[in-house]
Amino acid sequence: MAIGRSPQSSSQTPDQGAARRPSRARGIPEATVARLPLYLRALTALSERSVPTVSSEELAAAAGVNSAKLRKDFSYLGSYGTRGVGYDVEYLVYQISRELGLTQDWPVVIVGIGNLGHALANYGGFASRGFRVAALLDADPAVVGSSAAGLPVRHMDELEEIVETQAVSIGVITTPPGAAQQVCDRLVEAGVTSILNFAPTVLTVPDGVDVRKVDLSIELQILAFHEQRKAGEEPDRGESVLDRAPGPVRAAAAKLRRAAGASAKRTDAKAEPEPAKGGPGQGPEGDLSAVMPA
Amino acid sequence: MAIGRSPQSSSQTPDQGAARRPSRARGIPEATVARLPLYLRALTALSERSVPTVSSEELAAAAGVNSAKLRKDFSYLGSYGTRGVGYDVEYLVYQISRELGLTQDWPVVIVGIGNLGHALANYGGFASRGFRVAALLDADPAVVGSSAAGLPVRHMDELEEIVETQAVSIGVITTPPGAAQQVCDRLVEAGVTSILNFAPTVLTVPDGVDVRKVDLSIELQILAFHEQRKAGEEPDRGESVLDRAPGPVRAAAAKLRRAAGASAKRTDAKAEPEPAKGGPGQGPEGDLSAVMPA
DNA sequence: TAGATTGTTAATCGATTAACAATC
DNA sequence: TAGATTGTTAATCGATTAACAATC
Repeated sequence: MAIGRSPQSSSQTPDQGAARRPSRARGIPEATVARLPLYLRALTALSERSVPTVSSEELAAAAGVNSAKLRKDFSYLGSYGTRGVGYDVEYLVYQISRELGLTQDWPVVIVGIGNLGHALANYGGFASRGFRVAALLDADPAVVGSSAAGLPVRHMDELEEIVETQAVSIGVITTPPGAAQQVCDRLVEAGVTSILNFAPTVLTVPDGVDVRKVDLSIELQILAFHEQRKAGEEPDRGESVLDRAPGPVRAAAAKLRRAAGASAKRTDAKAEPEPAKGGPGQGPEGDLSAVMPA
Repeated sequence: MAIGRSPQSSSQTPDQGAARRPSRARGIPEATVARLPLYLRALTALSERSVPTVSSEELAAAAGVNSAKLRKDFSYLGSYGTRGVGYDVEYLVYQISRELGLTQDWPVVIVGIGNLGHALANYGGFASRGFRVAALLDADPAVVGSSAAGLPVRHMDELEEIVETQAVSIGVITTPPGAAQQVCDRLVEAGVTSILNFAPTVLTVPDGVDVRKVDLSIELQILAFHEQRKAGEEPDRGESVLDRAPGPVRAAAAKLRRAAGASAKRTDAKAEPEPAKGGPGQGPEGDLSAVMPA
C-alpha cells in the first residue's frame, strides 16, 4: 500500500470526498451522489405508503430540495421518468439503490466500542440499507468480550482475519482521536478502502481510499457561527446582543495585530479574552476520549 | 413563529445550510465557515505544543486542505498574518474562535436520550469549545430520572422553562425519526433557533431557524457508491467485480423502463432484484428507533 | 387534443486553485 | 538586502436554477 499518501478529502461539509477519486466516475457529480440517499429515503417512505408514482415537484418537496435540482440529478442516472406522469416509485427506488451500490451487501467493521460505537451498532438504519455489521472491535481488554447489539466485541488483533474472510471494505472509526490514525492505517493495511471517521482527526490515507468524516463539534461550531449572526440581526431577541462583533472596528484593529502577540489590542465591545484561556475551553477540543476507550 | 415555513437547507453534504440565512452575513462564504473549525482544531493542537507561529503551508497540511484555500479563507476574516513569517498561533486561535462565536457560552439541550443521546452527552468536545449541556430531555418516563454524563434526564415538559431560563438557542435532536419533527416544532416554539438533527428526517422550520443534519446512513451510502466504482476500476482487488454496473447497457435499457413498471427489463450482469425486496432492506430505512426512546 | 411534467439547455452563482505582487 | 510568505487577483471549475421544448 501507500501508493502516495494524501490527506483525506476533508473540508467537512462543503465537499466531503469531492477531491478524492475520479469522482464523477460514471459522470455523476459528487453533489448529486450526496443527494441520492435523500431521494431514496423519501421514495422508500412513498413506497411504504404504496404510492405508485410521484412527480419531481412532490418528491423534491419530500426530500427538501427544489425540483429543478432533483430533475437535473436524475438526468445523470438516465431517463427514468415519464413526461406528463412522473416517476414510478418502485422503479426509481431500485435504480437509485443500484446506482448507490445498495443492491449488494456491505459488511462493515466498527472499531472503538464506547458509547458512540454502541449507538452505531444498534443503529437500525445500518442493516436496513444493505449494510451489515461484520464485527465490533476494540483494543481495550476490559471491553473485549462484552457485547453490543447482540454482537460480541472482539479484539483488534482479529481485524485482519475478519476483513479478509468477510470481505469487509468499509470501516467505521469511533475511537478516541489519538488512536484514529493508527486504527485507520491498520484498516487500510488489512484491505479496507472506505472509512467513516467519527474521531475528530484528519486522517491520512493512500490514494484509492475514501474517507468521510462525521464531526459533531464542527457542526455545532457552524451553528454557533450563524447563531451569533442572528443576535446582531434581530434585536428583538434581546439576549446577547452585546456579544456580537462590532464589525467595522475589525478591519482597523487588524493593523495593530501582531505587535503584542495575542495580547488584547483591539477595541471590541467584547470581553476580549486571551486566546490561551487557560481554564476550560482550552483542553484537547473535540476529544472523544470521554466517550469511549480505544 | 412560522413566518414562512421552509424546508431545511438540506442537500446533505454539499451545501448544508448554505441556502439558509443571508449566509455570507459578514461576507464569509459558507464553505469557509465550514472549514474554520478545522483550522481551529489544528491551531489548538499547535497551541498545546506551544508552537508560536505557523505558515499557511504547514497549517493547511495539518487541517488537510491546500494552502491557497486556507489563505483565501483567512482573507475573509482579515489580515491576521505577517508576510514572510506566517500566522501567530494564539492570535489566530482567538480570532477564529471569536468569528465562530466560541468566545461565548452556548447552552445546548439534547432531546432523546438513547444510546446516541448518551454518547453525545458524554462527548468531550462538547464542553471544550464553548458548548455546555444545559439539559438532557426525553419523553419516555422510563428514561426520565435516570442520569447520563452526570446530568439528570428531565421530561420534555420542562423544555420551555429550561430554554427560557437558560437562554438556550441550540437544540440537538437524537430522537427516533417519527418524533423528530414534533420535537423540532416544540424546540422552535420554545425559542431555539439552531438545530442539530441526528434523526434521519427532513425537518421543516420557519425562516430564521438553522438546521444542520448528521446522517450516518447517508454517509455510508456515499461510501458505498464510491466503493462500488472501485470494484470496476481496480480489477486487482478480485472481490465483487461481478457486482459492478455494466454501464453502457444502462442507457439502452432506459428506453424499456416503464413498460413493466418495476419488473426486471434490463440486461445487467447483476441479479436484477425487484425494487420491493420484501425482506430486509425494505424496512423503514434510516430508522433510529432501535437506538433510542422518544 | 389539451394538460401535465419531464429532461435539457443556458445563464448564473459560488468555490477552488495557481500565480504573483506586496511586504515583512 | 535577500528570502520567505502572505493577501489578492483572475482564471477555472462545478453546482444551482429558471425556463422551456419535448413528449407522454
